[in-house]
Amino acid sequence: MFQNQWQQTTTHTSAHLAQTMTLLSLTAAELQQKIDSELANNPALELVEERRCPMCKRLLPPTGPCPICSQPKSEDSEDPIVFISPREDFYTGSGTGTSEVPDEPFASEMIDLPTYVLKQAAADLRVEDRLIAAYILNHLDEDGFLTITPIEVARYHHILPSEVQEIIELLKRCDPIGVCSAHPAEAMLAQVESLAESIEIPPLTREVIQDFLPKVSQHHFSDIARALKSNTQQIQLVANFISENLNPFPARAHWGDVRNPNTSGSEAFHQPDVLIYYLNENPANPLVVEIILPVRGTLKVNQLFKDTLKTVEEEHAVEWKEDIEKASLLIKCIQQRSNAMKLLMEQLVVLQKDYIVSGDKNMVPLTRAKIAEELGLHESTISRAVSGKTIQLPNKKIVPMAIFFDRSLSLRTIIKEMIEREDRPLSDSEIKEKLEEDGVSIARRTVAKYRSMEGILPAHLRSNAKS
DNA sequence: CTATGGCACGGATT
DNA sequence: AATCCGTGCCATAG
Repeated sequence: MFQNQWQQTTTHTSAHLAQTMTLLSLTAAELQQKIDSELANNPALELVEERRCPMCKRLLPPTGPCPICSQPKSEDSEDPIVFISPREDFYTGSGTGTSEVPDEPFASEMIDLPTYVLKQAAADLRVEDRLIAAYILNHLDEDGFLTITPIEVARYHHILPSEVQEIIELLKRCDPIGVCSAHPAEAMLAQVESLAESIEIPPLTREVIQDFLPKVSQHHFSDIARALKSNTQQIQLVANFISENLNPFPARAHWGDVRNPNTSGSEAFHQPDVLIYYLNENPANPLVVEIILPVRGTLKVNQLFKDTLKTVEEEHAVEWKEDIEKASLLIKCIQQRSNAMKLLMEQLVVLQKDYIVSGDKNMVPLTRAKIAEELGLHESTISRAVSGKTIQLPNKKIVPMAIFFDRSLSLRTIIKEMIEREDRPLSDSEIKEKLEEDGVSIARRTVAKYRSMEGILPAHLRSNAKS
C-alpha cells in the first residue's frame, strides 16, 4: 500500500526496512535521543512549528484534527481513542493536566546514577564534602554498592573515616534508598530505617537482616528463630516483610521479575511509551490511549535546503543529497513506527480492556503471533514493537507492554487470591484441585511455580499470619 | 509418606 | 535458531 510512495531503488527500500525495524524496537526515550542527534547532525532535517489544538491546547500529530476534542460527544462511542501524541514538554502527558506521574526519578534524559544521587544530596552537604560524595559515587558498581572502603576514601582525601561514614550515611538516604552501601544487608537496613518513618516494622527485622540474610533466602526460618530466641512464625512475618518491601539491590535497574509494582518501592523510572487513561479521568468515559512520540513539532525535510541543492556545486551536492535522503528516510520510518504502534495498541486495548480496567486476573492469554495475524503484520514486527516498551495504565502503574502477552498472569493472581482468602493453608495439590473445579487444568508443579513467583511461602510455612 | 524445590526435557513462542 | 514455559521425575525436608 505504501511502496509507491518511495523511490524505487532497492537500496532505499532495504535501508528503509532496516531502519524501520530498528526504530520500532526503540522506546520513546531512545527514539528521542536518536531524533535529537539526527536533528543536530543533519542540516536537511528540520523541526517545524508544533500544532496545537485550539480547544485543549494539546500538541497535535502532524495531520488531522484533535483526536480528543473532535470526538462526537453525544454518541458515546465505546471504542477507545487511540492516537499518536507528540511530546508535550517531557512529561505533561495529557493536556488536561491529568496523569501525574508520581515522581519521576530519572526524568528527562537518563542521567547516570552518581549524578542523580548527588543532586539529591547536594543541598545537605557542605561544599567541601560534595567532592568527597562525588568521589564515593564514582566508585559504585552496577548495583550501587561501594567498590572501595570508607578507609580508602578517608586516606585519599585526608579526612577522618568517621566523616566519610557520615557522608555515606547521608547518601544512603537518597533515592535508590540504600545506595552506597557495602552490601545488600546494609542497603536493606537503610530501607528499613526509611520505611520506619511511615509504616510499622515487624520486630526483629533489623536483627534478621543484620545476621541472617543468607538463611532467609534459604528459608531456614527455624534456625533463625532459635538463634534469636523467637518463634518460626515471627521470623516468617519478617521474611515476608523483607521480600515485600525491601530491595537488596536498590540501584539495579531490573528488579527481580514480575513482582508487584505497588508498595513504596522506588522503581519504574522509565518514561512510558504509551499512556492509557480515561477521558477526563472519568471511568465512565472511553479510554484514551496516547502513544508518545518524543518530538515537539513536526519533522520535515528543510525546503530551503532542498531548493539550494540545485544551485550548489558538484562536490557538496552528493553529500547534501545524502543528507536529504537520510532525513526523509528517517521521517518515513518514524511514521511507520507510529503507524505500527497505533495499530498494535488499537488491538491490544480492545482485547485486554478487561485487564486494563479491572486488573490482573482478567488478563486474556495472548500471543504476539495472534496479534500479528490479526493485523497482517509479521510477528517479528510485533515483537519489536512490544519489547522494552512500557505502558502507563489508568491506575497510574507503569508496566512493561510485554505483560499483555503473559499467559500466566491471570492464573497467578487467581492463585494468589485463593491463598489470601484461605482459612487453612492450602497445599499445592489442593489448589490444583480447586482450580480444576473452575475448569482450569494445570499441573501441581506449575501451581508451585506460580506460587513462588508471587513470593508466597509453601503451605506448611504459612500458618496464617495475615495482616 | 507428603509436600516442595531442582533439573531438565519438549513443545510453543518469539 | 534462541528462548520461554509448563511439566514430569527425583531428591530432600519435615
